[in-house]
Amino acid sequence: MAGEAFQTARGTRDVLWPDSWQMEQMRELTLSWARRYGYELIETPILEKSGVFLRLGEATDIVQHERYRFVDCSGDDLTLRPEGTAAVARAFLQHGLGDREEPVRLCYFGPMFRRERPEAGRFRQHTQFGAELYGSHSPLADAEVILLALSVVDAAGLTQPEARINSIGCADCRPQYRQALIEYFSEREAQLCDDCQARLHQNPLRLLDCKVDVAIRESAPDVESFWCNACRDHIHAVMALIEEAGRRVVRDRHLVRGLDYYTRTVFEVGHPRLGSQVALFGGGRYDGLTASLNGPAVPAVGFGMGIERLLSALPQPMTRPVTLRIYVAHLPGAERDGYRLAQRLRAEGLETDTDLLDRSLKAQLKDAGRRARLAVIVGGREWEQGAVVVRDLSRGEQATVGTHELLSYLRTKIQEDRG
RNA sequence: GUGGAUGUAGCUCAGUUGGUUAGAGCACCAGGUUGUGGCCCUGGGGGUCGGGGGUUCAAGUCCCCUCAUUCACCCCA
Repeated sequence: MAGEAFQTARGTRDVLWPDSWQMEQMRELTLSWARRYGYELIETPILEKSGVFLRLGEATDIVQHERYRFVDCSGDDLTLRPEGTAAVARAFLQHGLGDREEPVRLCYFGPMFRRERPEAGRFRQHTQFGAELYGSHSPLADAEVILLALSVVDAAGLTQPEARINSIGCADCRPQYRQALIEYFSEREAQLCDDCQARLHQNPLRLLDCKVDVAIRESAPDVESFWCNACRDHIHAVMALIEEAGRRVVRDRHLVRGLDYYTRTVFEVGHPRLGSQVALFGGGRYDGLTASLNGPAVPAVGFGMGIERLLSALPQPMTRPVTLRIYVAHLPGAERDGYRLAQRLRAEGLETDTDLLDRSLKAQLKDAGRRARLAVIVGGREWEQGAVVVRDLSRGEQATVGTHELLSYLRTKIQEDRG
């Protein structure tokens, strides 16, 4: 009875070496850039009470049918986080982080869960890096988070991202625009696709990014002509700041984004190599989110970035720099001596492998040739005289070195290797 | 969620109109070298042909279901 051969659940994956190394690098890269901008790392639970995410949007797939929501054995209604912003907002309120006067900058890096149909670059569990900036109404804040995200993309080695931006207005001007859209689309309701008909009164802005009714949306009213003066100044200032920083961004009047909490600025950045996975990162301003989580209204902007997508968009995979590894090989009878020596080298901070199978010297060196740059051979005549053989595997040269000077010899070799 | 494609060894793939014990390259292991890797030679291990059911004397090959991956939608990171 063999039984079921278990596999990872659909849309999830094991991250094996060296992919795991790449993830590690991306975590370091993204968080170190966030630190440069003054963002503090926050880690929130993967599980939240479902209410945290329920206000994200009545008409969004992420909330409607892509969530992993369940009731646990004690009756708690829980959800695996589908995105970071709402969870960070909850933490912001819970810990009274807004009690300070100055802006609060927070960043995160971790797994998100959405029950989508998997594809290349779309997973049910994926990793997001994100940053959230609380406490500033200024366009300087919007530009800062976008510039941070673009810096990260740049630092990862991805050139020419395609950045699109829009403003969907504020509480003063959005209602009029919304009304105008409802009127416009209602007149053409019969021609709309099923999804759009359903969304027409719930969230008419979403009809703008429908790809089915392209002709209809093209002549739909542009939000630009409804912006109040403050909104107009805001988006212009944000775009100017980004361009002054030497980054390219274009306004896309159809960009609205799925989550309902956005106000004014929304942005999305893609890359041609991503194909149908539109977004590398996306975000916007969400001045109303804290209030919808029953807290005080605090202005905020932020973004989420898909790490797997960023990695897949890179022109070449990141390669691990070769470090000088040492392989301790042993001659017959010196197995324990080699084992002890390896321990000592590790304690001195050297990356060291050694044989665990009591193999022939030939087999050990073959293994060493694959994984290490230097082989230290323990045993035999030299060992009896208090010395070992150090073989440089890339050059094919070797020397006999006394055990008491082995460490300094190896360190010298490492220096040469770096120079 | 909708429609299409694919699924043979660790990896990349062959496998002819259904027909004996399912192959190659790379990788892995051993020997050729009593204490020395990378090249070469010889040999070796490894596959329920994604899984289940059906048609047939006979199925990797045909049919159905299922799982997984993937492409286009949908949507997003």
